[in-house]
Amino acid sequence: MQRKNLGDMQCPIARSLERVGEWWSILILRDAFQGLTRFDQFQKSLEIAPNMLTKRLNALVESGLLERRQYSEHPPRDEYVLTERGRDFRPVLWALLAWGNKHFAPEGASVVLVDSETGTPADPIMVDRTTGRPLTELAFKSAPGPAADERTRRRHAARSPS
Amino acid sequence: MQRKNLGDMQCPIARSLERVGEWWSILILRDAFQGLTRFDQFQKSLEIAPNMLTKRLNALVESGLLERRQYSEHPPRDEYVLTERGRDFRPVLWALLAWGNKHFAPEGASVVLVDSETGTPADPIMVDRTTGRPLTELAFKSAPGPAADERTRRRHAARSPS
DNA sequence: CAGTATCCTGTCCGATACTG
DNA sequence: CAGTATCGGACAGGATACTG
Repeated sequence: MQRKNLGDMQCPIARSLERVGEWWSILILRDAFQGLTRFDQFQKSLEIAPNMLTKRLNALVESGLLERRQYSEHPPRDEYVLTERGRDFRPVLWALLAWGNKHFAPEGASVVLVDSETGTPADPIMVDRTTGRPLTELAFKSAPGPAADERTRRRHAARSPS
Repeated sequence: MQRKNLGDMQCPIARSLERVGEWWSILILRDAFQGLTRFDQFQKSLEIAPNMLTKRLNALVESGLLERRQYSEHPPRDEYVLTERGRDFRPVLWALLAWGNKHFAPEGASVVLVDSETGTPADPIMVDRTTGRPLTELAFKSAPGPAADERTRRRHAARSPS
């Protein structure tokens, strides 16, 4: 994610990608949601080179998605736990999961989402929180928000497909 | 996304990342949903180097997210339109948008989701399609699906935080 | 206008070796 | 066990020049 002009990235999607743009980061978060917390757990699960894991973990900590928690003093040992910001990332993973299952699992789903108590499979879709109306391509679009600058505003004005 | 063992990636999230793991890809899709279709529209909007744009567009076409559509014969000119697979990616963008707005927009949201007819802002959340129940961290977890192999099964068995 | 062709730099990433 | 240090390769990504 080496970009020249991070400053002008008003778009929230671009800003999100600044934090999780590298795909290792997302896989680490996925595993963190599975309950993994320790360095070697991640390493074994991901088969990632240790130096890369260090780098990605540090980046996630700096971005505030993971929190280092010392569980041993001598020697000093840390584990990595999700912060609130990290936990809020889960819908993105759910969306990726659903999309992957639909389009890239010809042999059937290998991982599904289930109700943790009943075990019933769930089928995640996005709705508007207040109305409960499903978000569909046609019914909803993105638009400049209250804090949009002139550039962002123009972007949207130029070509909104209705 | 140069990985040694793509073959053993049963995880649907990892498979998704194979297609959209590079952050330019996601930004291109974002713009495609804004209605952009042509090379120079993307280039101006993203300020991306033309060779990179070519590469990413080709990758998205190969992955079946975009479709090349010739709109001129002499000279041959293509535009890039979303396929169904590409359009199905939208929930991921919505999730990223919501997450970015919540966590990385101290000055307020610059881009929001609105009802395309009324203009009312929407607040996207994920629910189970059949029950309508909101997906929360505690109520739902991922689990091996019908097509899970032994490895995937063990992964989940090892440590499900209930 | 819609790209292709080169060249270059940074860094992502893997492999390996080492340390308390 | 939980990392750090170092090396090297591949490629993402940028800049620029060129073409029908």
